[in-house]
Amino acid sequence: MIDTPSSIPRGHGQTVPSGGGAVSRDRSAHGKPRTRPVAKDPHGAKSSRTRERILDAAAHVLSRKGYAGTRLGDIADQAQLQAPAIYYYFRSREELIEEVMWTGAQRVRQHVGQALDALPAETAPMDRICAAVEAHLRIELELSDFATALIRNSGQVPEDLRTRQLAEEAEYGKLWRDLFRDLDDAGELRPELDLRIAHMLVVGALNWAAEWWNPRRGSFETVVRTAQSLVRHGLSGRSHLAEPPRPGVIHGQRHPARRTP
Amino acid sequence: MIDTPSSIPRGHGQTVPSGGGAVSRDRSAHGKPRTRPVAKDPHGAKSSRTRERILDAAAHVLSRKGYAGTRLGDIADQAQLQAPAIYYYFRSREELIEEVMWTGAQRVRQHVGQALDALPAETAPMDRICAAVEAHLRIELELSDFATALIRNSGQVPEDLRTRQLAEEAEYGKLWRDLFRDLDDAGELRPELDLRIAHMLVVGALNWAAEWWNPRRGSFETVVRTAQSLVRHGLSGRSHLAEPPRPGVIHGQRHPARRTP
DNA sequence: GTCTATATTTGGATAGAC
DNA sequence: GTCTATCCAAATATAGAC
Repeated sequence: MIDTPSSIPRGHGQTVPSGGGAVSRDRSAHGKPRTRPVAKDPHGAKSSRTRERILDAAAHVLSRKGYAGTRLGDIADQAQLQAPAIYYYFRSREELIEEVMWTGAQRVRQHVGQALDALPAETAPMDRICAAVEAHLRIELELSDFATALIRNSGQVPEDLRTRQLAEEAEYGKLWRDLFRDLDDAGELRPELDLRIAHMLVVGALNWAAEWWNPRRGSFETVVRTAQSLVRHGLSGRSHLAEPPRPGVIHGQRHPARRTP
Repeated sequence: MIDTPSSIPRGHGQTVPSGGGAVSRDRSAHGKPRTRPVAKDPHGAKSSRTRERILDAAAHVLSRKGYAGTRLGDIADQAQLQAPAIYYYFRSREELIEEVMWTGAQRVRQHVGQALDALPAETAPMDRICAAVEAHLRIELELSDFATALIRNSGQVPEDLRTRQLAEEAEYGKLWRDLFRDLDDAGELRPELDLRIAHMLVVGALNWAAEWWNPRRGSFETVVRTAQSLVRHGLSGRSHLAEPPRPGVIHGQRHPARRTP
């Protein structure tokens, strides 16, 4: 995992759009007004890599111990400092964890989004889905503790944090929803499948991989290949032989095909 | 969920093989020798439904809050008693939680196992898999908080509890492994699929359903139908048209077909 | 059997030295 | 910026009354 700390902070690959590293999106309602600076990378750029170290450490612990099991002490150990130092950068445990989750959501969405944008415009809907499958697996299994922290904890986080998180995750949900809709619009989705449920089952299979996969279970490439094949043949109404488009759909196009908006 | 307490304890349907209700399998190494009786249903049969209430409550809380987030106070609330009363039936929080997880593993395995045993002996491998898909989804989504408690927490439980759990879960893994092997032996698994990875992806899609499904997402029957279709077409090398068995396999049978052992 | 104290431990958070 | 010392609020677990 490139963003796994293990002592060497390496100015992690995919950065959050909001730039810098001191994210702390100014959400209006967030407890009391901040009394302390919450050091947003005080001296322009390089100064405090510590904040990143703490975030990396928190992602690491969170993805393994779960929300309630994540202790500031464990994070501090992992980041090689004492627990109170965390409070120089974050106002509370909640705020730190929330930023980890938010970063996870950003990275997943950005990684998969970029993979899709890199495809030629004429790429078939099913091929786009396969590209998304690979990108999702890669950010989840190879690249980011933030991604696994998000995936494994979005169901266990307390109510308020959860609702704030929903907007961000909805964006990613929409990305997949569009992929599935395009497939359906092209008449390539087997008719007995429920669009939204198939969507959730597919993404679920990918998400669950975080629970079991490690390199000893088979190479990452094998996982990708198997997942793609499973999804492709599982969804396709064409049964990967030339079959006539399914009846009732005129030329497989119910809405105008919408590429990247 | 039939075993969801919600005040009315109703002598839940699927009971654990070990019978009774006071399970407490006498594992040799389990901390100190018990100093207190740990009331194994003191008066033969009916006496203490309380123990069941506590277990149901614990399953409920555990499946929602996660291992570290499960408080004895919450369990007590749910079971309609005070927290210290729990210690009359269980020696510690950890022992209670472990019994919940163990019960979950038992019920899932038993439920799916029985569904398979009920099939005619000549049932095709793919049809057996589809039956297992339905049974797994049903115990997970409709029947048991114990099942979801197990599914959502087996990755977050502390080391020692986890290792003790593994034996039980391995049994269930074997059940699925056999299903997939039979399919492969019959030459019906598409050759580009990795057997074990496909297995994990399929079960993962089902497990993850606990994270998102509720009746508003579509009827349970729709979930089952979609999952079965996805799995059937995702795995099948026959592409659900009559296709010759894949090359290199003599009549689709590498090992003797083994039904229920 | 179940309750009301209460002892004990843990972990989040603050104060203030350096 | 980061530490040590400390406060405080839970939460597990026990004692002992009823």
